[in-house]
Amino acid sequence: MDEKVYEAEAEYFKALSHPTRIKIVQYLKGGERCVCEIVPYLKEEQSNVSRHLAALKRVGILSSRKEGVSVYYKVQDENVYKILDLALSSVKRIAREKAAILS
Amino acid sequence: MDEKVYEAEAEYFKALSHPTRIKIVQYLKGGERCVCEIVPYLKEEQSNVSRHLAALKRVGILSSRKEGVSVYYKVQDENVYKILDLALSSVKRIAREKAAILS
DNA sequence: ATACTATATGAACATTTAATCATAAAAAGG
DNA sequence: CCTTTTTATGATTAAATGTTCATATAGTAT
Repeated sequence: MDEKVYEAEAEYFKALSHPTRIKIVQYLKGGERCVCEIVPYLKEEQSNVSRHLAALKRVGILSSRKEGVSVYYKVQDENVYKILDLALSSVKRIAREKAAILS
Repeated sequence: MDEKVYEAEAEYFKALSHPTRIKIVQYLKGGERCVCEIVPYLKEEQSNVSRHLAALKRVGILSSRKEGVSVYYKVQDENVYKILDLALSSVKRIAREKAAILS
């Protein structure tokens, strides 16, 4: 496979490699949300949330639209939920096995 | 969901967020491999490859066993291939859509 | 014991990422 | 026009990451 493809795939995973960004994607499972709803939900700095949203949008996981002064974000890549689910099951299984070894 | 779980999931994605590490996982699709095979395959510094392998092992994606002076790595989390495949299809679709918009 | 091979790790450095504060830009309301 | 609200962005700083070189460690062979 092409080096460029590996790089793009790595960028995609990098966008998901922060707990706040995973939380954002999960929150948007409920559908499109205004930044003015996302910020209070996360209880983090507005500027920080704005940058996390930009990171997810940059790789195409999210998209946004402006309505007046508000900006609405939604999941553009529905595939991401399958990926999050699989990663979660991996993480849980790995943790379970690690616990089993220590017992 | 628990904050700890989001953090563990983020760590998992972080392990996949480097082209060399993705290449390693794909290479190990062929089964267990000695570091002495992985390094020449990647054509990167031995010490660097060693650190990438350690990063993948740390989160449980790979495991290793020692045989004499050699160390063999293999994929411990077979789930990772489903995740890589899904991410690849997302990345391709996103690229296709981006190209379509520009045309 | 010495020398050689395979792998991991410490130290150093450059780059990237995350967080915060302050401010800019755009829209809306008075 | 001035003010307020919402979101994005520049600047700064701290921390994490990736790379390289040199070296340590462990196993094997002579």
